[in-house]
Amino acid sequence: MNDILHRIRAGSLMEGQQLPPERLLAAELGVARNTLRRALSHLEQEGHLVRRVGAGTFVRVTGKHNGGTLPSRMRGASPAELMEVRLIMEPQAAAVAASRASADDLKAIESALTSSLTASSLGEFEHWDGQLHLMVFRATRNSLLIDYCQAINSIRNEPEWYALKKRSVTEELCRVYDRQHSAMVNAIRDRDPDRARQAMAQHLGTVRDNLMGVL
Amino acid sequence: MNDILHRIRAGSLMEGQQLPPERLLAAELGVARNTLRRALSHLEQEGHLVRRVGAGTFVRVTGKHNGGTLPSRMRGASPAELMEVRLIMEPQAAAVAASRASADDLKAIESALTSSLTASSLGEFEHWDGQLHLMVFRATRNSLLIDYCQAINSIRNEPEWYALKKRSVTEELCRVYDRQHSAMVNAIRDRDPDRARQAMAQHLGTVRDNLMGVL
DNA sequence: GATCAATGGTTCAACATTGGTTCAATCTCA
DNA sequence: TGAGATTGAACCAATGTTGAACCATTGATC
Repeated sequence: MNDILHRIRAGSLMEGQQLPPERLLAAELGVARNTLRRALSHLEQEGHLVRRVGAGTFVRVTGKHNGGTLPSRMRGASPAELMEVRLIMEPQAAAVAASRASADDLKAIESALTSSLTASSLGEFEHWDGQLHLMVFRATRNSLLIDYCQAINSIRNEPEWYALKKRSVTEELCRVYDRQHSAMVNAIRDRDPDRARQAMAQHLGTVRDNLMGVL
Repeated sequence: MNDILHRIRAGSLMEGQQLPPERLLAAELGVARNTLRRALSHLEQEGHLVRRVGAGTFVRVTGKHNGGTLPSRMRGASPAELMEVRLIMEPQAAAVAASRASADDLKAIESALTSSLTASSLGEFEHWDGQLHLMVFRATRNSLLIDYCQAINSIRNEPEWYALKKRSVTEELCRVYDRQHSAMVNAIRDRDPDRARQAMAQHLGTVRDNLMGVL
């Protein structure tokens, strides 16, 4: 019984979604329908499920994790979680961009880099930093990756993230970021995915270390 | 019902554009007009559609592209885009899981593997395949990564992805996946992030190659 | 403005699918 | 061996889907 409960929970879908029909789910789990029903009954009593005769069995909508937008999800995550995801995604995106960017993409990337190199305030630097990352993601031509980057950029402009950045950034650090950005852009221009990946990983590693240093 | 909603959304036009007449759209979707109307009514209530008697049904003009949920974003992406993102995220998640999984996490992973190894139907295999991936992501303890995997799992249960999978999968291929899964789980159990990353990358490479082979 | 075709809106009855209940047989384990 | 758990099957109640007919409104044409 505990085994069945565990396996049903493990198969939990997102809120509001429908479980397979009992007869089908029982077959999938390799148990009798009565046995499954007993376990479902427990889950219903615990409040995880809603069961409607003639309609089906659904994961209860609590409104807590209601499948919000990507930015809202990011807001609910910790800085460490977000940086971890960035470190997973952004080096790979840079590598993809190195092999996939068009001439126009390269122009957009170089233009954003130039603007960030000449930025005269943190706000301006932040803006072009964000644009540079977005242009790299645009060059991947993968809509999901672009969505991700846009979500990051929308978060970074919010007061609490901006304040966090402000506390961790120095003039010298911007110069470090500039050099890291340049290395990454050079690698993309040279169509070298490995170098692009490494350069972006190094850059984000530095960003993370500095952010974590002020938390 | 969810299936119909999904298929209507998949055929979604640009803002302001008109959907086909109900009688035609119902025939295209292979459902009764009443059933279609019920789904359209939901979409109207959600504010996505505007319906005018004698004129037709239109996509609402919102003037803004607000961010959708992660699953809805994934639905709008191509299989190639989604597989590319999976290939970026899942090997890294396996590596993180290798160093971060608790004893209970390992049990859950092993349990899902065992169930997938003994699965006697594609449906059962698919179910446990999804669970295995989710347990690995749960072991990362990163809420954004877990969100991502849940979104993938909710998409994979949808009819068109299921149909795509069904066309690409063979008994022999399930055996290949079993071996790849086992290698990945062994690496996680051995706390070897590099091996875990490689094993998951290999697995997903095989998945992608087979999916792309039927498109 | 009148007419007609096309569109969404409503209602009805029949059938299909879903969860709910009950019963008897079989299995498991102390 | 006996108690409890699990199983398979049959039947019931509730909901969803279907096909068809009819109604009200809109848009195009003359």
